Order: sequence, then structure tokens, then C-alpha cells
Amino acid sequence: MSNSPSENPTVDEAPILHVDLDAFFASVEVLDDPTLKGKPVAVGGGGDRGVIASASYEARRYGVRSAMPSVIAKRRCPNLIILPGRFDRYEAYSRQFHDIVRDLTPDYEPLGLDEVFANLRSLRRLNVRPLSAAAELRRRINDELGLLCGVGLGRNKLFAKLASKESKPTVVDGRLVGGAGVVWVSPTLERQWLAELPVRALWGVGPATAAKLQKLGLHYVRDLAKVDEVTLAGHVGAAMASTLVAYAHGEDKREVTVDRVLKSVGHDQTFAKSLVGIDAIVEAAKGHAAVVARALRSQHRVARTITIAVRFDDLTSVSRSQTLSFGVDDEYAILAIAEALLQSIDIHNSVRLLAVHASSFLERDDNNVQMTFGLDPSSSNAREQAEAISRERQVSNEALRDAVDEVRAKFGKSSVGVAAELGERGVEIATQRGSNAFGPESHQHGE
DNA sequence: TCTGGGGTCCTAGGACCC
DNA sequence: TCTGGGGTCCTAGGACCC
Repeated sequence: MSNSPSENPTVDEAPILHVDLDAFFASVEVLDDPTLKGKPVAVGGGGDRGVIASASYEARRYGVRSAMPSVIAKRRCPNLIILPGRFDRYEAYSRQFHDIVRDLTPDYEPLGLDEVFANLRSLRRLNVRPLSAAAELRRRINDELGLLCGVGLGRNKLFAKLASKESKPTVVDGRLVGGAGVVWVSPTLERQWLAELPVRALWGVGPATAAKLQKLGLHYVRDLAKVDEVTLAGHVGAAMASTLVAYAHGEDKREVTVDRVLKSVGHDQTFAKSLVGIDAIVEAAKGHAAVVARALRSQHRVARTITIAVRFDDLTSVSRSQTLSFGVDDEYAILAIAEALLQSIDIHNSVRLLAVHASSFLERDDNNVQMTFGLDPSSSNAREQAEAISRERQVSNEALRDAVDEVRAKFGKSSVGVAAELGERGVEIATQRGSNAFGPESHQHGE
């Protein structure tokens, strides 16, 4: 369903562009180590519980796909080279990718490291044609980064994304076929094309929703176009029903949002060997808290809500969260809350995954605790600053202790003895940082 | 085939305030 | 005394995306 040669849409006809880098992580690995070229390469977890994040086209010929358990991937392709992933490298390439897109227009929105939506409307006055802009984008990404990509053009995000998928090469019977590079869905064809797609092709329809739709006899997008939205809402929820019906009619109100604001950071880890007992879990939580704290500080954020989640060996999960009246960004505070929350969970089984997340961000300047003590950033008196920080930390510690107490009170009934013991340790951990008020970290505030 | 780690958004119920 | 309803925040869980 690609563009016919005679068609050359204007920016008004094809305002939205979607670029998707081919086999991104795996391609970067091959660029950094040319001896991998032509071999089946994947990036992901190599262990028993690993999953493939990205697979080269050579690996795809054997049926290796992203999100596939590595054990299965190895079974399908015994020679598969599974690499652990070097995200700093992918981020470096991603930044260059974004630089190239930005040369086309600053009006773009990244999705993960390897995809971008761009709004071409601001190019109207420059008389830029979307097809030539897309071709130039591909050429630069290939020349300057050594990466291949697919580009889709459409009336909205829905069609641009579907088109970029269509632009990609696919594996059929072990052979690589197609790969138009740039695809535009023309208005005369878009309805019919959409109608024939399986519901699973739509954004937001995953395995669970697809199964529900299947039960309702809705297999293709054309089926969705005829369904009563209120009835559908009874099965998939109001928001999902509304967007699905809109998509089925080719409507997509999502804008290209240039500066999306980060809303949460977290760290998840699936252990090669499940953890047994609360002590091992709390020990692991220390590392998680440190990772999350670092992420918060690097984003210049403080978080009011700490969430922990555990997944047991039977694959059931539970989560607990606590929202504080103030924001935190250091590992001791995060750990104190996380530990109290962990104590509230009935650890009835060995634990395969532990997650610690932070959300409800406050700008540092809006943080209640700091506000209360009116730290004056204009003051050049280092000693005053240090004393203010010390006071602030003390109050932070008291507030933190109260917050830990609150968690204990909320969940404590079932395990009073354990909770009491935790409380002591929680405060001890919190105090540890307070005693460090004049340590290295105060410099960044002080002088 | 037996499921990662980084995130986003939605839902439903309860608490609380007016 | 018994009662309503809207708005907002919090919590737990689920689904989805790359």
C-alpha cells in the first residue's frame, strides 16, 4: 500500500512523519564490532530468565524476535550471539539520531531511543515535500550513523506509525523481503487499508485486549468501525473504547508533543536465582534505592511517592506505595520507605523480581521541607548555607521518620514485632545521612 | 514459548473536603 | 439525625509501548 510514483503529497496531506531505526541495539553492536557483521546477533538477557530486546535481521531469519525469551531464541537459532546491552552507547547513537531529526524540524517527539514522530507542518512555508524530506532523513541516518531505518508519512500518528511499519523489510520463509524505506498512506487508500488490518495492529491493542475483542467477534479494524462504543466500553473500559472506535475511523487526536515531562523513574531487576527471605530482599533493595536516587538527582527531581513491587516465583505480583508530604532524592530516604513497605508484604514465596519506583515529582524548589526553611540561594555565606542544610536535613529526618511510622501504622497490625524492628533500622538509616550534612554532598548546595 | 527493564496511561475504590 | 454529590488525592493492579 505504498505511494504510487505519481503522488507527491504536500505537508498538509502528510503532516506527520514517523521514523523507526532498524534493529537498533543489535545494529549498534555490529557497528562497534564489525566482526559481528552478517551473524545472528541479539541484545538481551542471556540467562534462563533473559528476554531478547533487539535482534539483527540475520537472527530474525531464524524466527528470533524481540520480547522472546532467550531460551527460545537459542533453541531457534543455536548460533545466536546474545550480547548484554550497552545503553550508554545506544543513548549516544540516539542523541545523534535526534540531532539529524532536529535539523529537519524541532517539532519532534521521541519514543524510546529508536523512534521519533515529527510534525512537518512548520515546513509548509519552506515548500518542503514530505517524501523528499523523508528520503533525505534516511540518507543522512545511513551516511552519518551507518544505520538503516523506515519512515512512514500520514495524516496523523496512527497512519504515520502504521506506514513506517509497512516500510520495513520483513522475513518471509527465512528470506528478507520488501523494505520500501518510505511509505505514505494516501487519503484515497487509507480507509480501505485500515479496514483490512487485524485489531492487534492498532496502538494500544496488546494480547489481553485482542483476546477480549476476539471474544466479541471483533477481529479486524472494520469490525471495530461498526461496533457500538458504549457496548465496547463495557468490555475494555471507556477510554480504550473511545480511542479504538476513533482509530477504526482513521481518527487520531494525539499531537506531536515536543517536551514530554518525565513522570516516574524506577529500577526493576529479575534475579537469576530467586531471593528467599526478607533479609535478602531488603539487601537487594539497597541497590535499587541507590539507582533510583541517582536517576532522580541526574534529572534534578525529588519524588513524593515511593512504590515497591515484588513478583513471586508463581508470577503473581504485589505492590505497595507511600506518598510523602515532601520529596526525596537520596538513597537512605528511599530505602527507609521501601524497607517499611517491604515489611508490609506477606513474603509467602521466593521472589524473582524486585522493583523500586519514584513518582509524583516536585521541582526541587517546590519541596516543602526546603520551602519551610527558606534556603536562600542568593546567600553567599557558606556557613549559613551549611547550617540551613543541616536544619533542613534534621527536619527531613523527622519527616522521614514520621513517614516510616505511618507505613508501619498502616500495615503494622499483622506483624507488629517485625515492624517495630524495622522502624529502628529505618530511622538509623535516615539519621546516617543527617550526620553527613557537612560531607561531600553539601558542597553542591553550599559553596 | 513461559515471559526484561525502561517507561506511560487507565480503572476502581476509598478517604476526605465542601 | 440522616442524608447527597462533586472534586481531588491516594492506592493497587493491569495493560501497553519500545
